[in-house]
Amino acid sequence: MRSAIPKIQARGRPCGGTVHNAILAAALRLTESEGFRELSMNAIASAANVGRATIYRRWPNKAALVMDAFLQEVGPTIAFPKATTIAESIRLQLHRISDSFTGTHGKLIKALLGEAQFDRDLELAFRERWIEPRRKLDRQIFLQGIKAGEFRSTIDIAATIDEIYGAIYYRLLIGSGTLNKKYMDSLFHNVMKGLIEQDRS
Amino acid sequence: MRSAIPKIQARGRPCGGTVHNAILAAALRLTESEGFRELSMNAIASAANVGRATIYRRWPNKAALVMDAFLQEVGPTIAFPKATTIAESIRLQLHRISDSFTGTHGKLIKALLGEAQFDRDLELAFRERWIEPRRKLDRQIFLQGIKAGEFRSTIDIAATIDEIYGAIYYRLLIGSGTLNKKYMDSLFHNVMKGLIEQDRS
Amino acid sequence: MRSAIPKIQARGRPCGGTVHNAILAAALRLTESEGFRELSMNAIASAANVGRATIYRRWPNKAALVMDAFLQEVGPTIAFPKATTIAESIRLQLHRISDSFTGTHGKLIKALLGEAQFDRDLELAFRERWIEPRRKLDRQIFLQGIKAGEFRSTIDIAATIDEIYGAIYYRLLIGSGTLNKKYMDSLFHNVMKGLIEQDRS
Amino acid sequence: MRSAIPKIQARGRPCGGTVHNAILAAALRLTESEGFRELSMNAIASAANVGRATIYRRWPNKAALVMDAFLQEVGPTIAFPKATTIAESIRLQLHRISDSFTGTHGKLIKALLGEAQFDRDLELAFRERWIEPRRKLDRQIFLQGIKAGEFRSTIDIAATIDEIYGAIYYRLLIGSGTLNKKYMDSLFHNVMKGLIEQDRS
DNA sequence: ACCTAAGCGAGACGGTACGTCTGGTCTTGGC
DNA sequence: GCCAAGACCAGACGTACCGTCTCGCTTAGGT
Repeated sequence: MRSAIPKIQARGRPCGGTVHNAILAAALRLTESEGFRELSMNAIASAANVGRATIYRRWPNKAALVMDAFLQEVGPTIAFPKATTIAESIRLQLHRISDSFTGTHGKLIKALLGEAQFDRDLELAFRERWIEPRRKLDRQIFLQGIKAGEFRSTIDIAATIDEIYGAIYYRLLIGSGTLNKKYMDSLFHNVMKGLIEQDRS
Repeated sequence: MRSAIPKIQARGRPCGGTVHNAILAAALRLTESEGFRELSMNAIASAANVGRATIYRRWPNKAALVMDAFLQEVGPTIAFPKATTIAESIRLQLHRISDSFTGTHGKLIKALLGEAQFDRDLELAFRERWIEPRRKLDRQIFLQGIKAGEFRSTIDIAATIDEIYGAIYYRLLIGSGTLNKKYMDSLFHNVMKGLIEQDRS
Repeated sequence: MRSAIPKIQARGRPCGGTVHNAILAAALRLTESEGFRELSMNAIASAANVGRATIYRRWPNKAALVMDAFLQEVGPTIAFPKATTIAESIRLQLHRISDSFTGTHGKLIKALLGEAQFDRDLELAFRERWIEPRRKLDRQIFLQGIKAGEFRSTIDIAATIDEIYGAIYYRLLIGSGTLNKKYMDSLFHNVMKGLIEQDRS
Repeated sequence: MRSAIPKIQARGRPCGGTVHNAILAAALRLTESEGFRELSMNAIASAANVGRATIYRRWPNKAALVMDAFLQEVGPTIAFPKATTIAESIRLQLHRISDSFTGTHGKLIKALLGEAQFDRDLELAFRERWIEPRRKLDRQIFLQGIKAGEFRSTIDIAATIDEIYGAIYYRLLIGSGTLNKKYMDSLFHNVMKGLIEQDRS
């Protein structure tokens, strides 16, 4: 029975209760303040004034819980900001990501994606509930860009999105540099320009 | 004294001993077969016919040990393959990476980079001992490409490398798709072409 | 709260549970068969089908556990056997002690009193929970003997009890001789007679 | 080879060397200051500026070493003090014991006799090298007392010595009271008088 | 207004890995 | 050639946390 329940998202009846939200809130707060690893289910239960079993009744483990808490925190996917051009809209969206990843969201993503390397269910949930919805919006905006004549119709959208997000997550996870707006701009321009010497004949 | 030793790499005298190698070999083998999380220091010690304290005398924790084992396994950084053009050399190198990341190396990198999200020392070690040496070679090859006139002299090398490796690690960590040669080729071509509509004058 | 609990005796609610008794029984059995020093908490836990933490939740260390096991084994203090005279009653009680100390009880006492030399809490527990209750009965029986006119009213009861028990524990601990009924009788008679040349008037 | 060496006393060639004495001195000092249990062979070796192996070459374990250190400290058995009567000589000897057992000697005896409960070899050594030599002197003094007409010729010397030493060790080990001269006197008098009402017909 | 059943907090439980410590043996390099 | 220094294997220690479980208590909702 336990195993019949999908692992990552609580689907039982009591989904919007105050207890549920108290747990999510405690998990979020403690993950941000203490860090994912340092956090124990006991601590979450105590902070939420809840028995440990109550948590396990709703989530299979800490990662699934924090995943839910994260998704509730970031809310539904937000549309790209309006701008004069599609490219500019993309650029502004990158600025938003910069803000988001620099703060506690970045910390949460690091923890979740790090943990996902050891947890198939979490990997799946992270991809399907966090990554894919955003990529879907990205695909749409690139298609709009093509339709608007801003981009060549032959561009490999998937590979392009991989490059952009890839570079961002790479920096986030490896800690090889900041994710400020300046970097986002250079990344943006680089993707837009391409590398190869253009034949001008 | 112990605390004065850098955390990640064993630097004490007994570095090339048979015991040292036995531990590294056991760690590598067990990580590949059992997985990083499932692996206990006890199991490594047993497999290496070694006391647990002997491991702790040389590495502060499991992650540092596996990091060393991984680096010994992959050996020194390998030069880019010879090819008629720099671009082709890069493309072939991406094929190598495809092979490497698809096998046990990919598994090890997932584990190490995942763990590094929770361990500052490991993050640093991973970046400085694995990521950076390869980026250094990459920078050289791109400079050669510029000198050879294959690439515009204005390209943002760092951002380009971020894009390429970013996309690869992104796929590896998120599990959003395979890392076969076909994908590497499409990634390669996309980076080479750029997105923007070229001036057709 | 844990720290407020006296060290040697578990006083928490769960004192008569089956788990509790299983642990005590395992501790007793293993101490008798393997010996106190050779015995590990792990072995007790395994034998009792119990987690190690469960033992540490109830007793601070092996000695405290075995102390409890011993006291449960020997049960409440037993009254002196009935006899025609008080002196005879004492003699018979010494025979009982002979039986007890010669068997596994003697082994347990050796271990506990030996360990108590290095453990203040255990020393206290041993004295207050094992030694003193017996001495109390002894004092009563000597007082009865005085009242009955069997003993001089000027005898130093405490010193006398010290001599008797002292001799017994001395032999037990030093291993200088057996504690059979014959020895008990000679000890008994010696104490009864005294040494000094009697006035022969 | 190791097992062929008598366990408790070092019999190898280097018995009076400065190294030997340095180890004994360190063992004694540290046992007195830190306590037997808290003391590790490592600490002794360090304090004596000696390798650990050097200690193990001479003594099989910590207990044997401390036993030797103790015996060297207390020196050869000392004759009973001169006095006008044998009984008085015995009484004065008890006062000496009081002084000795109250100080560090008492601490050492507690440790050694405690440890001996778990170590056959130590038990034997303690009995034969510490207990018996003293009992031998005691037997002689009691025989003198008999010869001098101070004691009845029918006294059970062994049982009497058991009572006296028993009572003393009992107090020492159980911690049930002080071992001051006052107690020694009361013990002395009690043994001398006997308990039973004397028939004066 | 009751009564019954579900959800709950509290926390004990078996289990397992951790990192530390010590014992006793073996090796090495310096004096 | 001996010895300090210390690495080595082995294994117990006590702690922490996991995920399960069992208790009573509360609190609805159905009667």
